[in-house]
Amino acid sequence: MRDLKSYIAKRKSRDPEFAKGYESGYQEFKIGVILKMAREEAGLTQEQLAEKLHTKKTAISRIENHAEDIKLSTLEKFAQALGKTLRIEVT
Amino acid sequence: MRDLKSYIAKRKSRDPEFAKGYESGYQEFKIGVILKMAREEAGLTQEQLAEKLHTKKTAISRIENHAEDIKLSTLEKFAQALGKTLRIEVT
DNA sequence: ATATATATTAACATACATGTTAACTAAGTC
DNA sequence: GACTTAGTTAACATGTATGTTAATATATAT
Repeated sequence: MRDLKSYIAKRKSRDPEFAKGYESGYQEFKIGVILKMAREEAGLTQEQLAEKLHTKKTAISRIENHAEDIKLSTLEKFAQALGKTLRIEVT
Repeated sequence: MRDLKSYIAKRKSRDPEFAKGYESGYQEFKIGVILKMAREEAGLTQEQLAEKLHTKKTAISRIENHAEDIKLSTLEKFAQALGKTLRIEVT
């Protein structure tokens, strides 16, 4: 998986629910995809990230795939554990 | 209250808890402040905003002042009701 | 093909964000 | 003074994100 678009295209084809949600523009889906990419970019497995966050790999998988929503604090911790910065703007 | 800095300065002086939280850099505090400013910028009372979000003014007040955390979806709805755009970046 | 590592999903428990009501303060109007 | 409007806070109810375990799937090797 190299970039967002190709991943989305690939996943849409085999996951009708994902395609539906994504196309309706729900933030939640995109966040999961973005976080998954960020993790892979950081070269971490779900289990390695889970350890840093003092949680389990299943929680990571859920966030990356199924989660309908996410808390800001979780997003922040997730980003920090990956050595990334979370930016929020209301413009 | 004209800008973020003056509001924070003012509030810090009479609210030790707020000052502590803000200076320790917790996102949650900033988000409340930002949302409050965004609402006032939009010229809405808490009650008016609450109606748009199908909730109560007390919920708005809590988010702007006390809330320890917030869901991404809530942030998104809040911003949209104010005619603003929510941007999230992980960089 | 069979191991091994990695990821996904379902189910249930727990923590906590949000919904809601009621009581209260502060400030402005009369 | 009483009256309204805006905002705050506490308390409890409810919904849902997250914690956690177990089972299953899917890679990736050897």
